Parts: sequence; C-alpha cells; structure tokens
Amino acid sequence: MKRVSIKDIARQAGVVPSTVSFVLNGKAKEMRISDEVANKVRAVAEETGYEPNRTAVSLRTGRTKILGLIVEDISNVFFAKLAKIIEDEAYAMGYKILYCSTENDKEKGCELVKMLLHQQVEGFLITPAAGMEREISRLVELNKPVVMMDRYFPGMNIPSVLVDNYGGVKEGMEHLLNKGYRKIAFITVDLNQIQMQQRETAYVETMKAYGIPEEEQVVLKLPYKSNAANAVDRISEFIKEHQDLEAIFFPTNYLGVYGLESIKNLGLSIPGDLAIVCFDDHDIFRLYTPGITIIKQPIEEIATTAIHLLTNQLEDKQQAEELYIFKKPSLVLRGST
Amino acid sequence: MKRVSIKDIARQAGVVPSTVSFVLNGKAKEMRISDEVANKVRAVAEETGYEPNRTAVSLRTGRTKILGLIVEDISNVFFAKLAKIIEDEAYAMGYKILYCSTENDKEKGCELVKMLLHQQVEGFLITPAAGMEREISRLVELNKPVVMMDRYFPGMNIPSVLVDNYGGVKEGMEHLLNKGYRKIAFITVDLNQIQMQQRETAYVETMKAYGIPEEEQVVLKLPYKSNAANAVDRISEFIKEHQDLEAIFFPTNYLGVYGLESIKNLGLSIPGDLAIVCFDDHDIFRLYTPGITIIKQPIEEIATTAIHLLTNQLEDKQQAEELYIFKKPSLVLRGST
DNA sequence: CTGAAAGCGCTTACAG
DNA sequence: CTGAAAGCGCTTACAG
Repeated sequence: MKRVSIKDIARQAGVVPSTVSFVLNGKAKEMRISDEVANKVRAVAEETGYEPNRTAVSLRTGRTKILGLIVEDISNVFFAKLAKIIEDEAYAMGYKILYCSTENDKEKGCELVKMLLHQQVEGFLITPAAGMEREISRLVELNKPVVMMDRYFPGMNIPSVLVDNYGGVKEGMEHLLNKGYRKIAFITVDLNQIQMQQRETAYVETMKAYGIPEEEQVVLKLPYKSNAANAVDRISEFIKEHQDLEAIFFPTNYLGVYGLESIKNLGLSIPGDLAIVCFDDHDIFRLYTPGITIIKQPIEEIATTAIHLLTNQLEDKQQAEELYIFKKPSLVLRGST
Repeated sequence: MKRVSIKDIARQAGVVPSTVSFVLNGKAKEMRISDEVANKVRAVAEETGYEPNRTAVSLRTGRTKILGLIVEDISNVFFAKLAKIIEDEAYAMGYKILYCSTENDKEKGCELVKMLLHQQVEGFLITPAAGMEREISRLVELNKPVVMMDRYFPGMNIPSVLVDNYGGVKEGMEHLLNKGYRKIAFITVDLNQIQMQQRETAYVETMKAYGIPEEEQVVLKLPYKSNAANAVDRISEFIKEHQDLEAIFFPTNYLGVYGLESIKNLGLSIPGDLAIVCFDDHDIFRLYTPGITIIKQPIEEIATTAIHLLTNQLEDKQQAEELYIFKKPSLVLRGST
C-alpha cells in the first residue's frame, strides 16, 4: 500500500519525473510539452490516484500553505464562530489552519507563536493578549505576515480588523435617545481594555450630544472578576437606588445576562419598566427577552476581512493600504424597545 | 535573516552535519561522541538560536506529529470544549492539531478526511457524520490510527470513546423515581441516532424496573428539524393534555430549553409543579432554573481518553484492548428536585 | 569515536 | 520540445 510518487508515474508514462511535475502543475503549455504526452501523464496520475506529498513540496518551495490562528479561547462562542468562518475561507483558498488559544495568558501566547513558527506556518491571525507586543514584532522582523483581530496595539503598524465599538454603541444609544429615553444607565466592567473604553466613551459623548451633561449620566462599574451572584446583587441594588431609570445599556453580553436576572428578581418587565440595549448577542436573549435590542458583533466581516488581508499579503507580498479596518456592528431589535 | 541550518552549526563547531544531528537528537552517547564535542555543538546551537526545520524532519522521518480532529461543528460549545482539551493534551505530548468541522455533512466530512490525509496527518480523531463509514475504513486500510468520539459505527472495529447514554439517563431516572415521582414524561426528538435511542431505551427500561409498564409511560417525539416556536407550542400542548404529570425528562439540552419556555408560558413553577431533569447542560439553565437537575456530559474524560488512545497507537503501534469505552456522565443538582 | 554519502519527494534552472 | 541534475534540510546506515 505504498504511496505513488512522481517517479512511479514517470516510469509508467515513459517520461522523466520533471515532465510529470510540469504537467501536473499546469506548466505543460509553458514548457511546450505535447498534448499527447501531457494527457498520458494525467491519465496515469488519475488512475494511480496520485497525490503529491505536501511535505516534499513544502521543503522544496519553502511554502506550507498553513496559517496560524491564535484566539483567546476556542471554547468561547465568539472565537469559535470566528475560527469557523476563517477556516472555511482559508480552505477555499487552499490554506489550512492551525488553531490555538492563549487563554489571555501572555506566556502561553508567546509559546504558541514559537510553536507555530516551528510548524512553518506562513502567516498569523492573532487576537493578542496584552504583553505579546514583542513576540509579535519579532514575527514582523522575520517577515511573517500578521493580521490582528478584535484587539490592537496602537502604533505597532500591523494591519488590524476591529469592531467599531464606538460606532456600535453610538448607534444603540441614538436608538434609545430617539425613542425619547433620557435616563439611561451604562453598566460596565472596571477593565482597562481598549474595547471597553471605546464603548464607554461612546456612551458619554452620545449622551452629551443629546444635551445630557456628564454629571447627569449614570455609570456603574463592576469589578473585573466578580462572580455571577455578586454582579446580580450589585446591579439589583443599583436599579433600586435609581428609581427613575428608563433604560440600561450593557456594553457586553455577560453583563446583559446578569442584568436580566436582576430585573427578573426585582419583578420588573422589559420594555414596560426598563428598556434594555446590549452590545453583543447571547443565546439567552433569544428565549427570555422579547423587548431587548442587540448590537450584534460583525463576526463574519471580521473573519473574512482578516483572512483575505492575510492571504493578500502572502500572494502579492503587499501590505494593506489601510492599517486599521473597522467593521460596524448591526442593530437588531427583538420586539419593541 | 536567514534561518540557521544544521550545516551552519556544523561549520561553526568544526564538525560534520551528521554529528550535529546526533548530538541534538540526544544520540551523542549512543554514537560515542565525546562530551567535549557534544557540548561545543550544543553551545553553538544555543547561541545561534537553532530550530530544526520540521518540514525536513517530516520528509526524512515520515512523521509529521500532526493529528487531524474532525468534529461536527467547532462553533458548537460541546465540540469547542472537546477540541480545546484535546488541543492542550496533544500539545503537551508534542503533537499539533488540525481541526475542521463536518457540519454533519457526509460529503464535507469525506473531503476533510482526504484533505487531512494530504496534509500528512498521522492519526485521526473523528466524531463521524452518518455515511462516513467507507471513508473511515479506508483510513484503517491505509494504516492510519483512528479514534471515534461521541458516535460510533457498530461493527466497524474502531476504538470509540462514548458517553454512557444509557447509564446517564438511568441515573437521572432513578433520581426522580427514588424521590417518589411516578408520572414522568420523556420528551425527545424523532431522530434515528444511536445516542438518542440509547437514552430512550434507558427511560423505558428504568421505568419498567420501577414497576411502571410501557403502556403507562408518556413519550413525546418532536420532529427532528422543528423550529423553536413550533417545539415550544407542541410541548405546551402536551403538558396541558397531561395535567397529572409530575416530572419531565429531556434527553438533550435544546429540548430542555424549549421545555423551560413552555413551562414559563404556562405559568408553572419548577420544581413546585413539575420536576425537570435534562441530559446535557446549557448556559440558560444556570440562570433561570434553580430546581433543574442536569446530567452532565463527561467532555473532559472523552477528550483525554480519545487523545491518549490515539497517541498510544502512534507510539507503540498497538491497538487498544477495549474497543468501546464508555464514560459516565455525572448528575448535577441545581437546587432541589 | 568521526566522516562521507544516500535519500525522503518534490521543483526548476539549465543544457541540449 | 525533453532530460539530467541539483538541492530544499534533515536522518541514518555504512565505512573507516
């Protein structure tokens, strides 16, 4: 059951191996090989079920057609969906994907980069953990194309595909404000992460644009790693303290879930007592909340843009013109708000 | 910025390439290379930051240290978690994983097997879609180790790591029955899949063992691809028709979610009006159902067993003694039932 | 103890 | 138009 090689085909077709290689790589015309010979070779390759040995091709050409994808955590739905789409697009273009997860651990992230490098991957798609700057700039020095997703390091000059966090929150806020809501709270997390900061800025500025000064805005910041029970308690308390609240904006889906539980515990109805807008969808919303408005992450756009950006660099060796590409989330109304 | 090769090291250390290879592969002793020479070689390798070219190693040794993992859908939490654990274990043993998803499509599944084969993977971990039998037995003929997970093809003689569906349902049913519940409905899906059938059998037989004959058992079968709204309607109707119901057993988490919505719509309480047991956990349960009992899938056990089964075959070239390995799910009580 | 050489399966510049 | 040959970076059987 030995694999057939280019040599076997050459022997059977009565030509030399190089001829077989040219024919099978579509260079028959270029090399002025007669149709007769070319067809013979193709026929033999066909009937023997020949498949080139990719390892040998890689060694010879220096290309592996393998891309490395480093996400934060493959078991998280957002990244899993991202990975799936990237995988599909990559396969369609003849690339394979090697995945792994940093778990937001700088050390592990750097390890993985090294590992993928040994693995001879040709390019990298990364949602970087903080602290991976050095390792990533090393990749650039090694002339390996890199595209970042969802996060970025300002000033590092690496093409990045990002969610338009500011624009998304602005749109959601305008939706509420245009409906006449004024007392809108923003319940966020105390995390020094660029995405979350952009979202908060958008809240503050959109409110201001509608004539509500910062002093009258209502922001609650929960500690980063607070557990479900604590978060629900804090939010419930907060809602009770602010009896005049008309709406709440949650800048991330987990907060939204906690919020829903608080609202349910307090016996309030949506959107009767409170209107809710949440950045980023969650399965739970589908079932339990006819009156919630979602700002849906543009996962598909991010994935396809990123993979194409990367393969373009690989094929033409040219950089993207735009360094930071922002994808706008879309507003989804589930029932009335 | 050219990579350093074994030749470069040989030159700098004043030896021939083969000596370098022996030293770096830990065969210095075996080849009786002097410590002095060996240390010199190691020092040079260290300071030049030498990393072997895996492609060349693969071509020469015929080994790639890459495993193929084919799941149904990487964007599904169950498979994503499975993949994550497998990836971690594999990396720890020096293997890399190439993932992909069949989307339960026989054609795509077979394509993927071929693709991974071209990619020179050494072994396969597969959650097969129906219809992939031929392609998988081809792998065995090619002498490629295969381990199946979660599903199996009876009589195909391929090591499979499975959930003990029967045992899990039996345990959940006994839990209910021991608490005194007698009128227990089983709401399932009309799908000719081995897992679901085992679960149903367990319901029927456990009921019988407690003295409730099949005529008095209550089973509802929903069509396979019914949407959420239809499913919820059917279940609501069913509950209304069976006023004397004391408990419901859902053999899969999506049905449980639909069931919860029906119960909520009907204004019933859990476990006051109805006790609920569901096979397989779901995020939603965590938030909305203090009185639900879960039969938790043994994801971690499946993943680690499967990967070790595969690597054992690769390292020792020996088959597993047991062909079918069943992992027992665990019963998790959320509040009282 | 060490070195020279073959060969894994390809691709491609070169000679004819 | 076709063929002989080098070489990608390794490993390992063989000779000395």
